[in-house]
Amino acid sequence: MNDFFQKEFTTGQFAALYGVNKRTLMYYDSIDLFKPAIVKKNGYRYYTYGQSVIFDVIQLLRKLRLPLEEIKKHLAHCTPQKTSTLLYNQSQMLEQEIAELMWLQRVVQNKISRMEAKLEMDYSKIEMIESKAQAIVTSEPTSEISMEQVMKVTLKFMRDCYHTRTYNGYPLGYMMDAEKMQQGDFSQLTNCFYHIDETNSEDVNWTYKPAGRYLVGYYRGSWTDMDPTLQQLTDYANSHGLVFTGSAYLENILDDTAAVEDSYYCEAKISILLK
Amino acid sequence: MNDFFQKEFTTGQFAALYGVNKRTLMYYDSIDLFKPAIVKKNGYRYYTYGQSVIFDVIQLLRKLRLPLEEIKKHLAHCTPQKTSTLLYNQSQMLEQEIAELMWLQRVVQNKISRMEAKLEMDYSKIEMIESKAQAIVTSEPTSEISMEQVMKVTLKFMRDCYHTRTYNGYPLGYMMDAEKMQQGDFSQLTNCFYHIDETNSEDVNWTYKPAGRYLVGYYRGSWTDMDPTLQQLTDYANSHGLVFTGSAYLENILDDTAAVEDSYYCEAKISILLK
DNA sequence: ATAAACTATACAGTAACTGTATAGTCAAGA
DNA sequence: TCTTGACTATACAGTTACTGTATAGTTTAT
Repeated sequence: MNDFFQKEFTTGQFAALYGVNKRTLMYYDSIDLFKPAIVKKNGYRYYTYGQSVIFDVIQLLRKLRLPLEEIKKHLAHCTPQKTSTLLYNQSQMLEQEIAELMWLQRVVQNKISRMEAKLEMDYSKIEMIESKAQAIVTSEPTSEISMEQVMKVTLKFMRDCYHTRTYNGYPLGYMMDAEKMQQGDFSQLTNCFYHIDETNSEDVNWTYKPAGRYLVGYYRGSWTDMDPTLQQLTDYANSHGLVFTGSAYLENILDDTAAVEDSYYCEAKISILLK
Repeated sequence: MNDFFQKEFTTGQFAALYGVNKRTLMYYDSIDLFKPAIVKKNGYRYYTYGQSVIFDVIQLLRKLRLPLEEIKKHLAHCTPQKTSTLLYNQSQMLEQEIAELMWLQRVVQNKISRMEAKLEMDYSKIEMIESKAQAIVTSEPTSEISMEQVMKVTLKFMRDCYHTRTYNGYPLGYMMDAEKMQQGDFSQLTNCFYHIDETNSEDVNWTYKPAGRYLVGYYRGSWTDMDPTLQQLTDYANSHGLVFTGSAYLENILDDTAAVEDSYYCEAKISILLK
């Protein structure tokens, strides 16, 4: 009457039924996770329909990233209570993983769109742009002269933004005291910053790069050699009667993922808030 | 001037800076993925700040599930164009994975809530319930007598629902011709079905278990031995002048994940639509 | 000078398979 | 009955991306 339930499948047949490799079935047999219903005297393994439920469970728990060893334990003595706890834990884990992947997705998407935007840029001209406020996060102040200190703050900031998922794929920038800059002092980096997406950063302390008129110029070359360009911008401002205020924003345009050959080379956009 | 950029870190220090195992750095060195800036004559490796950009890129691509071998190739000759393509591909992959994990999350959540609901059930009584319409997907018809055929259709249906992610974590059920049932013929399984969440199944051909009055009973025991219970329900109906119509729904209550010991044991809810 | 704390290398082990070589088995057709 | 092709089993090795460990050498602090 229930012969169909006991109908025998060879390893290859059962594997095909589930779209898995038959070596996997043999492996599961060898680690005592899932054994054939019968092994005949010629050594051939035979599986039955009746075992498909268990195999389904194994497949599901596997997808839930539960190690085979844990699955084995679970199958050995599973109560509804234990199952419930197990599922709950795995579901918590899933949530974490989904959150991380969605963040990664944001990061990648932003990198891609920035790389596309970069194609239509004119590096040579100095221009004046009316800009809307843009959301940014800023680091703690980079204390004065020591470049070592700047580097430390930078790394810490990057690590923090990475871990809190504040980082959204936009390149790093530095802020500079704009008034000092206009006096020819290009050493006053006040802090670093990242652009962020306002929408995905509720739980972070972010601020705005203020709306207003900006003097904007571009630079490419070794980032140790940017001063002449900053001088040009200052000269331009002085000869046109423009007054700097607040901060200058030096932001990388090149994405790190794309430009690794020479770690000194950079392409930067420099925007200085005007009074 | 840029000495800070060349500041040397030992393996341990650099590893600590990034929160990775220092053996990992050695491993990356050994496979020529990421080598120290200098190796001194005592064999000690030294890394610098200048290398951190590359290391960041490696970490990111790693998170994007890119194999180390691919990362190596990418670093060796990366152009903005190639990077763009690479990121695009990985982002496609991410999307797939996110979709899968979110589906899994739904499945698990539904399993959990069903298991909780199950705790408050009374198995002994036969009752009449006014039920709202419920979304279900149905299999192709299970052709007549052959149980083998039923099993085949069932497995195919389950696999399909799994692959199309129509499966939402609810247990499998079978539908039976209710009029035949009232005549004492319990062999007419017409097809199998799954409950589904209406909200997540736009692209699937689903129908409704119709709204209406249902006669509801429960069963527990070997699922090969359900006929007496079906008979009881029929008797109850006949003695109360109730008329079956449409389909009877035999649905598993036990979640497979929780009950694996005996693949014959089942707990089922039987609901039959009344005229 | 010595001990603690580091460094390097070589070797082995992990998880969850997957591939391959070899040998045995089975079902169908000539 | 023989043979052929398609299967099966086992043993062994290989995969990826590390990680652990034993041993030996080096640096740093006291």
